[in-house]
Amino acid sequence: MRKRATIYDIAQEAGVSTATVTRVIKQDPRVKAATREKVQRAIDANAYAPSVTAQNLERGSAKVLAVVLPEMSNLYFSRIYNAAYWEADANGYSLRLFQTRENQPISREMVSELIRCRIDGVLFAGNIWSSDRRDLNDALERLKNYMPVAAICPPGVDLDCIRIHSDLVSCVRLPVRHLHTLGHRHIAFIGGSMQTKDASKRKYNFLEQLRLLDLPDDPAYHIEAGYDMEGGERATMRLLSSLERGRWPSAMVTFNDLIALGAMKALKKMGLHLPDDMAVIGCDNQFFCPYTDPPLTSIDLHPEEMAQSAVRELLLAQESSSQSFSMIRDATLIVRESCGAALGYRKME
Amino acid sequence: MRKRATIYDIAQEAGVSTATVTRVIKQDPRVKAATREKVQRAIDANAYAPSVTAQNLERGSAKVLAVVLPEMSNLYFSRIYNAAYWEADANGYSLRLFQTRENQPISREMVSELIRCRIDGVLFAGNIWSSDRRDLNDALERLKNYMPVAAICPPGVDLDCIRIHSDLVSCVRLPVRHLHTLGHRHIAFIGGSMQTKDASKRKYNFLEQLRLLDLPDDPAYHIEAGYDMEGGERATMRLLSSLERGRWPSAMVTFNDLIALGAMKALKKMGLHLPDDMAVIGCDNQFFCPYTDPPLTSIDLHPEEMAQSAVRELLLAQESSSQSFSMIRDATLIVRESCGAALGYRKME
DNA sequence: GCGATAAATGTTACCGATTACATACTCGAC
DNA sequence: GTCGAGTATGTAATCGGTAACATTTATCGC
Repeated sequence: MRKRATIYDIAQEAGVSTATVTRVIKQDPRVKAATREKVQRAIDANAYAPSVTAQNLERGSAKVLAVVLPEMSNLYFSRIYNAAYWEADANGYSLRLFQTRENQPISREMVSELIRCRIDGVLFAGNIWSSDRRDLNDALERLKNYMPVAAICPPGVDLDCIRIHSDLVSCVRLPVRHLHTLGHRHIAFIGGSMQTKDASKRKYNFLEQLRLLDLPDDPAYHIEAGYDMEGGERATMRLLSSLERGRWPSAMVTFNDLIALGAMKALKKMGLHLPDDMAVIGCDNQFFCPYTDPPLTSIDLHPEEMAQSAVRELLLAQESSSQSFSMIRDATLIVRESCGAALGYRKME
Repeated sequence: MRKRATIYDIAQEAGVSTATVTRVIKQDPRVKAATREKVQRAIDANAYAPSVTAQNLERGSAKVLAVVLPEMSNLYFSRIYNAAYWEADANGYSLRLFQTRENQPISREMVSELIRCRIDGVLFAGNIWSSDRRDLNDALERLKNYMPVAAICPPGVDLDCIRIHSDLVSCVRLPVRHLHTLGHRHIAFIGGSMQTKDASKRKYNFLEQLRLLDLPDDPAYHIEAGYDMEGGERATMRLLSSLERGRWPSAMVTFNDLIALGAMKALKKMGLHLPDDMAVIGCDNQFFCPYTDPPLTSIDLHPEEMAQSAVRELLLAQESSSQSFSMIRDATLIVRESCGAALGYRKME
């Protein structure tokens, strides 16, 4: 490895002081043209580039934001990461990704690490709201001493930080109303683990919607599921096998597209034809939705925009010191064919 | 924001020198128990944590590796990232992700950034081998002055750095032989852009396999495609519409699972039934493969293991200064139902 | 109780930049 | 020729740690 030239080397070679070298680099106008050239030559000759580390130390900040996410098996999180990355980039910040091991929420060590690294702001997303209330609050309070904290979280999570809420009302209301419009009356909800705030909120909203639309609510129709395809498959099998054929729902709202994918597989295995025998709606509008069979109607929560807002607010909070901000981004229904709507299909009972 | 305590504050509060504070933190055994306690109390009282930036400056390295990837729309890359992340983590390094904007290969600025940040090693993966030879080599040479460089790349890319090759022979040989065993004789290849090394290599290997197995080679059977589902869908439509029905192939090998997904959609749209009318094989063994309809037979290139090896070699190269290493990780065929094999199906012509 | 050795702690230069302040140089006016 | 204003450049403290070396204190043999 080549030894890196320091500012001292350059200063010496150009026969000036380090201050002058800095001035040349910073394009300070009050250096004589002749000097500037001398210095520039030395810089070029040695391919000199100032050490970011040293600059960071001097500046007292590394201009880094952090985002804490569960391992990115789910594309929903890469969308958040990507959006945050470019937004940070556009503001001269870099973004460090901290991953939590599966279902492990923020650990004590991670909090320490964030503080030790002089992170300038941190964004949390994903399944950390389920962790013990006290632990979470402690972690948050500790962090907030040193950096602005933002979270993409379900509404109602009353964390004392910048909060960007996904719209858990519309993300259930939209599919239910859509199905209702199509004539469905027996609608099931395949949710995540009711331990998590997100899932239990959605279930609550789901029941609310049924009531508002005067739809029957069969307790057998809401069922927990792991957050992936296998979870969806199992839950669906459980749902169908627990009921006699006549009492099966005619439509399913799922917690996310992965679960929907698993559900679709289970339904086909049971010999059902989609969307005629069963309508399915996913959530997250993942890239594969147009390519499932039939193409999956889904909900877009706009994770990119949420991440972008979060980063912007983090940067703003650096100066303003006000760390209370809360916004809610509404969801959008993306209609495809898994409910038959696009086919002009209408359920009759 | 709270003012952070420095080592001087702690030293003062505990009535010792900074050296002693460092010793306590580093668990140096030659501090008296009484002193240790005094210091520890001061540390705890101020929630003191040494500044990573200052440590980095002193150490002359930030213990960071970097991985340069195209934006992670493709799960293949998140798998590489994840594996690299944990491997780095296990060795006390952190991992910074640098993303290239779509199809833009490594830019001059990114190289500068990597150098300025005193990155301790960099791993490249993805579609950068297509970029101009000279530019790429220049970038590599520049980087190699300052850090070990590794690349996950197709075999035959004769970059002068640590090379982890995916097995582009088996990743075509396996599916072709599999299809051949099942009785297929008319096999098409839906590849990526022939501009890229990866895709052209595979096509070459594909033709080689046909020859070895004495299978007919119809030029209409190899066709370019964008790297995503839309690309696969379009390419498939093009393939089928360019031939009269009687000359259609009975099986398709695709560049990746996304393309396969698109192809499957196109095939269904044409009224073909899988796997009876057409067998399809993907590549990458992505998470959704078991959940396509029918479940997609695919090739696993083991990106995790490649990333792991790459990180290990990067860390090794730091001392040994030998930067020539090359290994090839073979591929594995994952048989599902999209070729009918699992159903005991056999093609007869 | 003294010197020799070991144990505990302190002093200070250094890592590589930035910047407030000090100094030197230039030029025109008188 | 000298003074002052402005311009160009240099000096040195600073950021927050680390560690080689120096110094002080404790321990032990005789």
